[in-house]
Amino acid sequence: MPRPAYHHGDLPQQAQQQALDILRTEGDTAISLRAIAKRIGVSAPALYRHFSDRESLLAELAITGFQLLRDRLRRVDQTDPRHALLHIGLAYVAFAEDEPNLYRLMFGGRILPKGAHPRLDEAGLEAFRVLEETVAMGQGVGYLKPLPLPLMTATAWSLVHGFSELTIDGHLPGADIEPTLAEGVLTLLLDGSRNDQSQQSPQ
Amino acid sequence: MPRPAYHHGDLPQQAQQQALDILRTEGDTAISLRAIAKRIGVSAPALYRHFSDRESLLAELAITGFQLLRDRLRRVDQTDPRHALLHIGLAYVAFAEDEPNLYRLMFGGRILPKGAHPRLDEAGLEAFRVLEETVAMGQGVGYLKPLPLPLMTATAWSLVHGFSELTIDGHLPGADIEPTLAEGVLTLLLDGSRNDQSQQSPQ
DNA sequence: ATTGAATGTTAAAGGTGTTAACATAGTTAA
DNA sequence: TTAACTATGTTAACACCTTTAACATTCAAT
Repeated sequence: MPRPAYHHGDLPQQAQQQALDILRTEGDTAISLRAIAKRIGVSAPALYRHFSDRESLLAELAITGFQLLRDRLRRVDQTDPRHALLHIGLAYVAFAEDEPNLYRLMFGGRILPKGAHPRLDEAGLEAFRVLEETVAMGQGVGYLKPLPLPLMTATAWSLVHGFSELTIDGHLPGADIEPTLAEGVLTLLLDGSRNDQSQQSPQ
Repeated sequence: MPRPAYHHGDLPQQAQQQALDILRTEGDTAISLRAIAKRIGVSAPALYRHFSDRESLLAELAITGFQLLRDRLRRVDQTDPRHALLHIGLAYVAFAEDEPNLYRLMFGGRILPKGAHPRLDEAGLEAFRVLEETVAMGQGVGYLKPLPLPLMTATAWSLVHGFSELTIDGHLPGADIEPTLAEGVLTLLLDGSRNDQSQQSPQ
């Protein structure tokens, strides 16, 4: 079976890979169907056999991004609630810092509007659930205040998402100077969200 | 002085106004120099006499956005620290909800990279300072924990920014159902950040 | 009044997503 | 085996975009 000249094999996956590569190195605005096609050695309209349009291709990219994020959050050790909550936050921020362009694509909003790509929304939910379950666990063992779960998850998610975005966009100058800013921010919320015992920040 | 036919008067301001109008109604991707020029009744290259390129025009838009945000935050009553902190957060979120497309442009990151437009960075800083001063005031009167100011402001800003983005992008479904979610999220952080007295959320 | 700077104009280059029409490779069925 | 069908590639073309170049008009100042 010599190399097929006309039919290509797995153009969809190659296209995604090249798009991800462009995204990482040059940002999402540099992702053009022509550029992807040229890298693969194929004509641009060929991509339309596998993606209905450019936005759908970006949506696939964002989906794999959410899967990467979800896997990363799942790897956090869940034995101790405090450790789990802190490190799931740190893992979240670390992902955004490692993949800033991908993170922006996932949460950009303007490019991939919520509701337009059901599988993307589902992938986002799956990542969110890891965070939600960890918060629920923290409440279940009595470590966190017994406030409504949606309220606590919204707060936690807002904090890590906001910190991630502000950091990768360079709005928090302390992020470079002080490598523990993320930990400090997370600890501040965490200590304030504890049940029973009077507030205390260890150390 | 009858209406000048060739020279236009104040093309820069009209261009900004039309761009803002397009941004609000159709999103930033719909902002094209051609569309702006057509609305005004002028040729597209004419805009290059007043803006070095498309990105600079968007930067001007973002600058006025930061001024609007700053003014809104300044209007918050600063007599009581708790009231001030809560309502500056609510005002921040309300701005993002009222101007989602403008807010995304201001904080998009991908379109207007930090450092490329000094006046834009300065405008952003001015808005941030209002938040920072309020937090400092809260610490000054002993209402908030005496943690480092950069840490507390980073936390507060992360929370309001994250909540705003997640809300306007539709990731927090409770935002519609429960109009007090913003207040709950802010109160959770606020109560956890209080000094001395044991945590309590006032009914 | 003439010169020069501002501010408009049209023409054109080069990039983009996307569709249409056509060509070829692989698969299934007569 | 050959015919038909489907999948997947091709080139050509359209409409739109930003941006530059070359030219025209208006205004301000010597």
